[in-house]
Amino acid sequence: MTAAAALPVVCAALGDPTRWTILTHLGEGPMSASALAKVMPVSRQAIGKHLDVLREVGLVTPEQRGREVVYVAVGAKLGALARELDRIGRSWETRLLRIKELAERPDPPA
Amino acid sequence: MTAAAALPVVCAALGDPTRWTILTHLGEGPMSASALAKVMPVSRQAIGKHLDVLREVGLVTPEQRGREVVYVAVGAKLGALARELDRIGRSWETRLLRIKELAERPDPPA
DNA sequence: GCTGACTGCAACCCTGGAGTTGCAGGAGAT
DNA sequence: ATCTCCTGCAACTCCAGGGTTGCAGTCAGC
Repeated sequence: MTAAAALPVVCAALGDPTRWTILTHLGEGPMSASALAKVMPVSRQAIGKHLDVLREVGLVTPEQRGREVVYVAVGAKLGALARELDRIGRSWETRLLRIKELAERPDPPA
Repeated sequence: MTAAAALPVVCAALGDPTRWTILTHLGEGPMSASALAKVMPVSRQAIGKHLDVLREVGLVTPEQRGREVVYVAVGAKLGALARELDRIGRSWETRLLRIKELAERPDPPA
């Protein structure tokens, strides 16, 4: 799929407060699903589902560590999303400027 | 509320594909809810609700124009979000680097 | 004055997904 | 060898929210 079509999906993944809590914890360092469940008020299974979502959009990467699986937050993915959003925001602004320019020009050189 | 607490809310607003379609249209220029309903396969009321959500997080601004209300896409808001996300992504990366550094140091100077 | 079009509000359905519990399998530690 | 703990899968509940229809108000144009 195109990068544009992925935008709403990644944003949706970031839209859940529980997932943000997970990401915040992972930002401090890699953790397993069980470890996250111990410091959060939700079950391990619920956290597992959230990690699946985050993994599918590339915000998190699983890493086998002995018998447990730790998850690592992928900062690069967040950076890529940020660049995309910034690009779009700028395009809106320039488009708006052009429109206002046209509206205020009293005598178009047609 | 703090800027950090607003992040998941704004992302959730961006998480719906219908809202992205709306924003894409508004990116081309201001439009009213009715006008949007004419070029999209959903009812005006549904679009109105989405516009409410987008307005609440500041991604869109209503503007009275005669008897109708046109909505303008706010690029600055998207830019602000992008900067926030980029900042967080970078912090994850540096944190990870420090952790790996410590893990690979065979003899910590303790 | 009438008509047409746009807005705002309210009630209603229905699906998705966030969360739970329960259980079975498998790798590490003792 | 056993025990423990972490993982994966499945079924189930429950509610938020995305979408719809219907109606009432109101302002512009004829």
